[in-house]
Amino acid sequence: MSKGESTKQMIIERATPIFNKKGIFGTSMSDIMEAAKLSKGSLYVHFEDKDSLAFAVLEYSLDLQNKKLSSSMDHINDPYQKLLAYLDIYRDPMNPTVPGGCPMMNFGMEADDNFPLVKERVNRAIEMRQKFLQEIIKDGIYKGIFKSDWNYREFATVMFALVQGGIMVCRIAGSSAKMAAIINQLKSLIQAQLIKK
Amino acid sequence: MSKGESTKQMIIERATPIFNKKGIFGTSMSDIMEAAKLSKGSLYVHFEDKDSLAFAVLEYSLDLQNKKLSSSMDHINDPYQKLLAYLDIYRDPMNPTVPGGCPMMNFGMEADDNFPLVKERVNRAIEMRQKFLQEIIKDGIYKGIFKSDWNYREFATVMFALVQGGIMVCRIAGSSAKMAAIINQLKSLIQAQLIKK
DNA sequence: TCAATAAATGACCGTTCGGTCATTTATATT
DNA sequence: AATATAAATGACCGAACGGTCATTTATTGA
Repeated sequence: MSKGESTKQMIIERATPIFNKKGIFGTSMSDIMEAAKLSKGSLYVHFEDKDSLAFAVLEYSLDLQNKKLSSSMDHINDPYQKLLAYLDIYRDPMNPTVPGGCPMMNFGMEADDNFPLVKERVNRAIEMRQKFLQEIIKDGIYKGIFKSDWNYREFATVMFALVQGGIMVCRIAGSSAKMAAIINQLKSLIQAQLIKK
Repeated sequence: MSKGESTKQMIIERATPIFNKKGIFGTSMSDIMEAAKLSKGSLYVHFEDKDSLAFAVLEYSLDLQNKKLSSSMDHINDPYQKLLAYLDIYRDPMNPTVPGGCPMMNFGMEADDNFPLVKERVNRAIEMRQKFLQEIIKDGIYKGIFKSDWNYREFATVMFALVQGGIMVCRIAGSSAKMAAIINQLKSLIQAQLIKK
């Protein structure tokens, strides 16, 4: 990795918690200068403008989440255990994988009416996440673990949305307490689709 | 209502869609000047600063939602029907009660790390909403409509969070389609607690 | 009706914003 | 080691920001 590439990466890493906490509007290039200990001109060597830096931060944040998912789930074969592992990742929204909270939530809500490209990227990530859950369930049905009439498409949407809603409630409450209720509920919904042996 | 009071109210009403769409950081006083057709000095006759205008908009937005809930639900006595009426309100997140989307979501996520007073206000609103749902279910249990062992506290949290998550997914997708799956799921969870006659 | 009060104005303030660029410094290639 | 290229600097730009205030205009209650 050349000097330029590693500097660019460093900027993205230092900028990530700032953009996730303060949002795109709320983050200034001066904030990034300070965090990266770099002059303003230097930032513009690596990024065309603030928006493209924000977009790079979004990509990096989504990547962080995906890597976390991989490292927690890839080694699990059983689809049921895999779903439980997914839930476990979201047990404590006050200590999120990406500093500042869930990037889909943070970027998504601000982008909604303001940054169409960011919105589209977040939408793609959300769709992929639901597909990811669907595939796990489909595999479980194929393996005879889950009931074959499970509406897994609907459930994947519900599972994703409920976790996101839980993150919101917890972050605003300043406590992860209520996530337990949400995970409990999802667990029993999943268990209800298990084929008893 | 005096001239001053009605002007203040007018400013709040015109500012509401702007703040809900662009956020607090993203909204400028010039945006409000334009929308309210008022000079900058005039805005500061009615509001100390931008933050207090934002807070007034938040209060007004929450009020709009509560009035919508009242008008849709107050006339219903049956707790089961009442819960269904609640869900019905959120059927179409692309056409929300408050222009720009759900204020709890919009203000809450931005306020999270930036505006502690706003965050606290949103948190209070969220708690109240969950209490509101709890009371309906408690009433249903008392009336012998719902099973007495229903963990209604947990369910109120789940119901609220799932609706919010659904709003997020739909808004970012630019379509209300997926809300149907979420409402379906919630409906069947509620129905599962009905005492058969 | 008229005086006291409140509301509205718009020019103005200092600051910060995103962004540029000529110049200097460091890195990479031969 | 010399040179070409890339990275880093910081002063600088115009614009927009939130906010102020002396002055003018409109409202209100006696």
